[in-house]
This record gives sequence, structure tokens and C-alpha cells, in this order.
Amino acid sequence: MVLVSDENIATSQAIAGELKESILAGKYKPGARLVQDELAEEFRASRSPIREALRMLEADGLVTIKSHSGAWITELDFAEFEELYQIRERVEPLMLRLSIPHLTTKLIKELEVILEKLNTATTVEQFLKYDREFHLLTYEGAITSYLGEIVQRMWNTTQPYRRRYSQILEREHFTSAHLEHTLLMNAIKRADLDDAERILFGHIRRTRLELQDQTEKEG
Amino acid sequence: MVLVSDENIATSQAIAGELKESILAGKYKPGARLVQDELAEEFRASRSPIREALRMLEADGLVTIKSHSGAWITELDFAEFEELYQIRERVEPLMLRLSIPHLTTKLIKELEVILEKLNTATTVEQFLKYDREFHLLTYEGAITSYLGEIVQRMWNTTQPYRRRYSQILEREHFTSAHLEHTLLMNAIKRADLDDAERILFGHIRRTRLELQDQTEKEG
DNA sequence: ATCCTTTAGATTGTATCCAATCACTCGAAA
DNA sequence: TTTCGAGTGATTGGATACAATCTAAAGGAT
Repeated sequence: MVLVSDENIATSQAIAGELKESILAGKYKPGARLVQDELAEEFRASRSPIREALRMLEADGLVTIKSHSGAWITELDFAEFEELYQIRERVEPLMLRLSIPHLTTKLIKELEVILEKLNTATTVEQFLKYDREFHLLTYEGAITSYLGEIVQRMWNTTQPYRRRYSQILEREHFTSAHLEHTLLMNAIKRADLDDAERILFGHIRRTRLELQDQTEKEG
Repeated sequence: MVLVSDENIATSQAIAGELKESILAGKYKPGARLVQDELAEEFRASRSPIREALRMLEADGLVTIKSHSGAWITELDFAEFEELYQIRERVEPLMLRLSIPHLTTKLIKELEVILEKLNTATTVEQFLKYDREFHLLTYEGAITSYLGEIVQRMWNTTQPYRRRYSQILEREHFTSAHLEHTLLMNAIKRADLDDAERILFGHIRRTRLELQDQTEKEG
């Protein structure tokens, strides 16, 4: 990502960035409360920038604020998780379509490296990491103002749940994912927009349906 | 909409709400600067809640904040407008699909009343008003957490531009829209999800392409 | 004349203090 | 035993004061 936009980052932004990293890394669990005073002490700042940072994270969907009450790490029930996946099915293929024509050969090589790591991943944690990197990198070419935000936000909020749910999945799932990722990679290299869209749609949809099945089995 | 959620509204929220109304009503033009001190005076409050309100509006996409510099009413160039329409094409049909099964007969009657007004609208301003009401009401049945936000946000940010661009459109456009709205209404009454999705997709897409053509003609 | 640097004013960002609100405990009454 | 209500401590919301930063204008050098 070529970011030149903001030269002078306010501390509220810096705090928001660090907190975001922590949340995505799983330091805070969904539903965990964030107390302004504690955060202020942790970041050696007053509550003002903390409050602003929390608002920014709320916009990212990572934090939920309730007035006069507090801030919590956003928690999704399964219905909400499913909804986000349905949105992803519709939106990410578009993002991919807008991206592919602008992917450089350098970026495509990078994608192949990550795909290799993804296909040889042995732990769930590795799989999650490279899966995220791979997909988000395929969108790198898209020059967008809003779509990118929406997509990132969905990946952010579903992150802890992807971790949780992927432990349920059968081994079969990962081999399907493997095949789909390879097909996707080929479509990208051919710059076949329609095919790439179709594969990605199917990929996300299949994952959603499998999760649905598995969680129903559990009750 | 049945909203019971927040009992005790903070003043920052109240300010955000009022500002939002003003912006959508066209009081501030896209690109206009919002100075915190001036807003504070206008709302008889200090800058703290103003700053929070601006952050909330930023999340709504109505305002753009640049650190150490200021806040402006979000301004879209035509490419961004087009992008939002492309997202709408993908996302709103889904919203409609989720909504239709939960539409009550009372709501459907309401829709027919608005459709009648829409079809007999004589001014662009009337058309815009009833068009917005009609479409958003067709989504009323959808029980969603994120999708609704996304859709509302897109209607919000494109509002001033729909006004601007619809003055360019030929009379032909409005008759097409008329026909599509009627087809959509019928599909909704039949609860034909696939058909409704298809019609809505085409409706949004056609509008986008016509706007593209017209603006290219102008230069 | 143009470009760069400096400087003053305006505006945003942060710290601190006080007020408003919430949540929870404790106690009393049914 | 349960339920309701008052009171208290903790936490968030808002006001004010000060610091940091940006912007634009003025002046000097090339």
C-alpha cells in the first residue's frame, strides 16, 4: 500500500492504530470492556485522545460505544457473522474486478509467494494469517474510496470469529479452500474478471454454508 | 422504524443528529468547511461534543476529517459517485432479498401509496424525495446490523449528487424508472426474491450508465 | 518576477477539572 | 425470599485552558 496521505499523525490516531493491532491480534476478546482511564494510563495520555481513538475504532466496527456506559470490543452473534459473509459475497468480487486490471507483475509474484505459504500452512493460526494476507493483497490494485473501507471493516470484525470457527471445520474444508485459491490465482494471472469474480463468490459462499452446517451440528 | 435503543442521548449525539439533517437538507454544500468554534457557538456547547459529533458524522461518510487541518462536508468526484453506485448494485438487491419475506401487508400498502406519488411527481425535487422513500421502505423488513448502515450511508453521501445529476437526465430516464418501479412493486407483492433482485440490480445499473453517458456528453 | 523562509494569526489537538449518569450494594417492606 | 428504592462509588460526558500545528501573508534573496 502506497500511503503518503497523512504526514502528521495525531496521538489519537496513533493510539487508534495500536489498539487496532492489539484487537486484531486477539489481545482483547469480543465483549471485553475498554475503560478510558486504564487506556489513558497504558498509553501515557489523557482521556481526550483515548475518546477520539475509541470513536475511530467504532467507525472501523471494532468497538461498540454505548453512551454514558462504556466501550466494548464488538461482539457478533452467529446471525451477524452470517450477514457479514453474505455482504462479502456480493462486495468482494466487485473489489476484485476493480483490482485485477491494476495489479503489477511484482504484486502478482508476491501473491504467489503468499499462496505457497498458505498452501503449506500447518496450523490454523498460520492459515488465518496467510488467508487474510492473500485475499487483501488481491484487492490491492483497486483504486477505491469506500469499497476498500467496507471490505477492511468486514475482515476486521470477523477476524476473531474466523479464528474461533475455523477450529470447527473439517479437513475437507481446507483442501477445497486450497483448490479455490489456486483457481483464483490462475484467473487473476489470466486477468479473467468474470471467472475471478465467480470463483471468489463461490469461495466465500461455500465457507459460509459450511460454517452454517457445522454450527448447526453442534447446536 | 421502531427505535428504542438509546434512552439517554448525549449532547454529542444530538448535535450529530441535527448536523446530519442539515447536511442532507442541503444547508451545507459538499466541500464546505466546518469550524469547531463556529459549530460550538451555534449549538451552545463546548468543542468537546462537537469534536465527537464530527467523528460520528465521519463514520456516516457525511464529513471528512483531516488531522490538524479541519473537517469538511464530504465531496465526491464522479468516479467516487460511480463507485458507490457499483456497490449499491451489489448490495441493495441483497438487502431487498432479506427484507421481502418480512414485509407486512400494511407496509406494502404504504409502498403502493408512495409509488403512486412517485409516478405522478412533476418536479425533480418531488421525484428525489419519493424515490428515496420508496426504495428505503422496501428495505424496511430486513433485520440487519451492518447492511442497513452501509446502504443508508450510501444514500446519504450520494444525496446532493443525485439532486445535481438528475437535472441532466432526459425525460426518457424517468419513464424507464417508472416502469422499473412498477415491476419491482409487483415482484415484491409476489414475494419473488430472484426477480426482485434482478429488477433492482438493473434499475440501479441503468441509472449509473445513463449518468455516465450524460456526463460524458457534457465533458 | 519568482521562490524560499520567516512569522503571526487562526484552528485543531490534548490535559485537566468538574458535572452527569450509571451500576451495584445494602436495606427495608411485602 | 423476593422486589423495590435510595445511596454511594466508579466511569463517562462536557467545559475550559493551554500546547501543537497549520495556513497564509510578508519580506528577503536569487
